[in-house]
Amino acid sequence: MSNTKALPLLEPAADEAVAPCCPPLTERPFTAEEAETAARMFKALGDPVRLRLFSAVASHEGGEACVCDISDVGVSQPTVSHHLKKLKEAGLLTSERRGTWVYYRVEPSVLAAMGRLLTGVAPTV
Amino acid sequence: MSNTKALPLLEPAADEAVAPCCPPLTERPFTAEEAETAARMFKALGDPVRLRLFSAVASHEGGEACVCDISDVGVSQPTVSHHLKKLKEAGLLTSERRGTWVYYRVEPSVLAAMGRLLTGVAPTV
DNA sequence: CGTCAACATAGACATCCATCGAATTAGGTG
DNA sequence: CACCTAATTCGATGGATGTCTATGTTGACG
Repeated sequence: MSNTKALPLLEPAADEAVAPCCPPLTERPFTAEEAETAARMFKALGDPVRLRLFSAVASHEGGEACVCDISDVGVSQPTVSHHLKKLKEAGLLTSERRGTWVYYRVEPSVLAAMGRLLTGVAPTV
Repeated sequence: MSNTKALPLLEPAADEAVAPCCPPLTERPFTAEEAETAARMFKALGDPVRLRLFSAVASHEGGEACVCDISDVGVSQPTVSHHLKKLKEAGLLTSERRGTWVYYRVEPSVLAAMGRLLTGVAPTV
């Protein structure tokens, strides 16, 4: 049972594998607070470069990738670093330094939580 | 005027209920074009006010709501109109005028497509 | 026709943000 | 220590964006 350690977007719930910040979009109108929280995640994925970086990490062998593995997205290297930071701040990625390289990894519960928020259905992972 | 101006983010596929723009995020790194398309949708949901409006429409009785039903989100009426236009341009909402009122409705396949993009699983609606 | 209500558009403005080059930190190696 | 590579941080900048007020449009009604 891996758990979050970045932003408290997801509260640790013992009885549920997916503990989203918010109810499904279709259940009831979001409150201002819920919208603020969820919009932060959507916003993080709302940039093409960030989406490519996120997809590159998510699809990389072993579930993680160092920056050098995914830097080929057509922008300068500082810009890549900037976007990875944003994704991390949004709680979508975690990072860990191992020697020379920094490895990024997808925060596992987030994808399921966002999926449930959109569809109202908990995906069978 | 610009009534039927929905973006062709989703191509009509006869044999599948869900016709996403892109493969699941975890399948392989997104191409620049895929990222551009998908990011447009995430970006539309990346604003708190838009997310509240979208949730209000999605959760409203009958699956649709007129602007007057959902305008209580703390911003001026023109701003609400502006955000609804953005959501429409992103292909997330459709609108129809009936008499005095304009009704907005969630484009049904979009939620499932985005959910599948995130989780890699087609939700059982 | 005149008026009101619902909604959209136009223009202005302040803030945010993606991007870059330059400088900086950190780790490895000779 | 000197040097190289990986990655982050800094400072600047041009463009995008959210918000407002004012105005326009559209339909209903007397």
